[in-house]
Amino acid sequence: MRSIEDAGALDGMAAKADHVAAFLKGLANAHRLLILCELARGERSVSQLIAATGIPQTSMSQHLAKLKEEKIVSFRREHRTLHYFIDSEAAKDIIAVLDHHFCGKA
Amino acid sequence: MRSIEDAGALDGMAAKADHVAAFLKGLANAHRLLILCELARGERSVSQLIAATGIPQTSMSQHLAKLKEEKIVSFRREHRTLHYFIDSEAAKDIIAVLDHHFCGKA
DNA sequence: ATGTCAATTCAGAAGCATATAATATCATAA
DNA sequence: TTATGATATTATATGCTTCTGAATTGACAT
Repeated sequence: MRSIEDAGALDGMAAKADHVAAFLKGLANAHRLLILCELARGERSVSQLIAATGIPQTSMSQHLAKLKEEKIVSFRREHRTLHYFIDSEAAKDIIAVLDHHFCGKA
Repeated sequence: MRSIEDAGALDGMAAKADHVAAFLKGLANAHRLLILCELARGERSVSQLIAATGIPQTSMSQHLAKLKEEKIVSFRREHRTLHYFIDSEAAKDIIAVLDHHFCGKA
């Protein structure tokens, strides 16, 4: 696939379209939205996320890996347990917009 | 600005995760972001979009089809020419957020 | 009717994303 | 040191996305 940069002299978002698209792809999955939905309420361990969403453990790990890769979430370790949290202002803002438009909030 | 905790429980989003994910997938592509970037400045014909972005004609049609499918854009016909425009407040808001966070706009 | 312009649709190939199962790691407790 | 609990990694199969090229439609002018 040809890179977007080959398109020529485009400004602003255009020059960063690949990066922004990758970020959006991090959010564009129903399971990951559920995870972020839960994390929007506060920090959660992986086990808590599994309990809250019903997503299988292996799958959860992979989704969290993708979210980490896109710098959407981070975690801190406490003993054997990893506590994840949303670590992207952009993601928080997007979630707020989605909430507003699709979940009937004011 | 409203914090993510203030945004609420996001309970509604869980039930709509598939739909919201499909909407986000409509945006989550570098070429489609370029198209929307251009449309954010106003209505454009397909030819104008091709000229502005360098995306090949067949590919452009397919991307526009996907954006229509997700109700992100609509068009009006004028003679042989189709004029596209962004027809989703949610998409406009998302683009504004992306612009703010990734393109250094206010 | 025929040609032409503007755009879409179709069909195939290549690459990407996701789920599942099995295995591995890492920290701690016994 | 061995066992256990919490999570991550690897492998693989299946389906989805996107690109390209060829063919098609639809609107207009001649």
